[in-house]
Amino acid sequence: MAKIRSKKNSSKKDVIIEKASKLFREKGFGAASMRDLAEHVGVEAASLYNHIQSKSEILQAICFKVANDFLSHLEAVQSAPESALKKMELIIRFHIRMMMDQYEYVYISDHEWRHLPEPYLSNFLNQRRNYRRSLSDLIARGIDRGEMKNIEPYVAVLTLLSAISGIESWHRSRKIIPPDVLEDNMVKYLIEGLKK
Amino acid sequence: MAKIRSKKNSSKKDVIIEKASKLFREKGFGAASMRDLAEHVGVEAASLYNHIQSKSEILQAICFKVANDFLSHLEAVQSAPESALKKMELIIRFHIRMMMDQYEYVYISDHEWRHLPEPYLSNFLNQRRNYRRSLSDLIARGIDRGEMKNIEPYVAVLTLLSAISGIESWHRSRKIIPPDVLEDNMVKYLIEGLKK
DNA sequence: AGATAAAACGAACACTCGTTAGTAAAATTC
DNA sequence: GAATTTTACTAACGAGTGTTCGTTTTATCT
Repeated sequence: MAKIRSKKNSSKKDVIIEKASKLFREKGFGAASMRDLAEHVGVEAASLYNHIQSKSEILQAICFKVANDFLSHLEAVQSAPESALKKMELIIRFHIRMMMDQYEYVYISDHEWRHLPEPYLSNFLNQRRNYRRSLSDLIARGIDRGEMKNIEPYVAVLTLLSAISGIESWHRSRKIIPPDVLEDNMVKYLIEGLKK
Repeated sequence: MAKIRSKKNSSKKDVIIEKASKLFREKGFGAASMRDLAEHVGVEAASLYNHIQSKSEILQAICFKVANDFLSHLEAVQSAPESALKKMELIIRFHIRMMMDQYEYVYISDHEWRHLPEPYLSNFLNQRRNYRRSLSDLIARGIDRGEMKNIEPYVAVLTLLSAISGIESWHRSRKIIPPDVLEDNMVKYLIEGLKK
C-alpha cells in the first residue's frame, strides 16, 4: 500500500512533473523528449511509464494545477468585503507572486496549453474564458461605482494579464531588479491606469 | 534572369513564408512539419527546397523582419521633435498596429524565437535587448523632465511590451471589440499609468 | 525466509521528422 | 524549335518520436 517517497512528501510522479516543468519551459513541450526527461530524472525513458500514463498527462497536470490555483484565489477574493479596486490589486499581486514563485508552472500553462489533447484543451479554454469574464465583471462594477476610469473592461483584463505574464522576461535580470521592487512598480503602473 | 511571380510582386519564397507564418502560429514552429507546409502551399515537401534552404531559414526571415520593422520605427521616432511621453505613445500605437496588421509575423517573433539556431539566436536576443534598453532610456528621460511618474523604467517597458503582445488573445473576439476601440483603450490604460 | 508488488531495464515497434538524390516536367532564353 | 534553366516529383535516408513488451532487479509485506 505504501508508496515510495523520493524526498519528503513528494511521490516519484511529482518529481517527474517537476523536472518536466523545467524542461518544457526551456525547450517547449514539443521539443522536449521523453528521453530528455528520463535523463533528468535519472532513469530510462520506459521507466517513466510506471508512474505516468503519457507525456500529455504531465502537461495536463501542470496546466490544470495552475488554472485551479488562480480560480481558487479569485473565488476567495470575490467574497471578501473590499472595494473593486482593492480586489483587483489583490488579484494582480497574486498573479505576480505566482509568476515569481511558480515560474515554470505558470509559464507552461500560459504558453504550452495549445498542446493539450481534447477534451482537455476545450476544458482549459473554457476555464480561462470564465476566469477572464469574472475579472471583466469585477472591473465593470468598479467603473459603475466610480472607483475606476471608464475603460473597456475586457481590454483592461487583457492588458493586465498579459502585462503580468511578461515577467518571464524579467526572470533573467532578477539581480538588477529585486522581486518586491518589481511587484510594487507593476502594481503602481497597472493600478494607476485603472484609477479614476 | 526573370523569376516567376506567383501573384503580383511576391516570389514563391514569399508565398512559402506567408503560409508558414500562419502554420507556425497555429501549431508552433516545432509541431508544424514541412509536409504540412507543403500541403498548404500546394506542392510536395521536397519541392519547397528549391526556394528555401531550410525550415529554420523561414523562422529567421520572419523574426528578423519584425525586429527590423520595430527598430526602424524606433529610430524614426527618436529623432522626432516630440516630448518623451508623446514618443512613447507613438511607439505604443505602432506596436498595437503591428500586432493587428501583421499578427502572425509578430506573434511568431514573440513566441518562437527560441527555435532560432545559433548564431541567429544570439543576434536576435541582442537586438531585442538593445531595443528594450532604448525604450528604458526614453522613459528615464521622461521621468527626468517631469513628464512621467517615478516608475522603474525597465519594469515599465516590460509591462508595456507584454501588455501589447497580449492582443493575441483579443484576435478571436475582434467582432465584439473593434480594432480602434481596442487601440484607444489600451493607449488610455498604458499611457495613463505613465503620466505624472 | 519466501511471496508479492513496484520499478527499472534493453529492445523494439510504428511513425514522423527535415532533408537529399536523381529524374521528369515545365518555363524561359536564344 | 532547340537548349538551358527552373521547378516539381518520387523515393529514400538517417535520426528521433512516444510508447509497449517481456523480463529482470529492487523494495515491501507476511
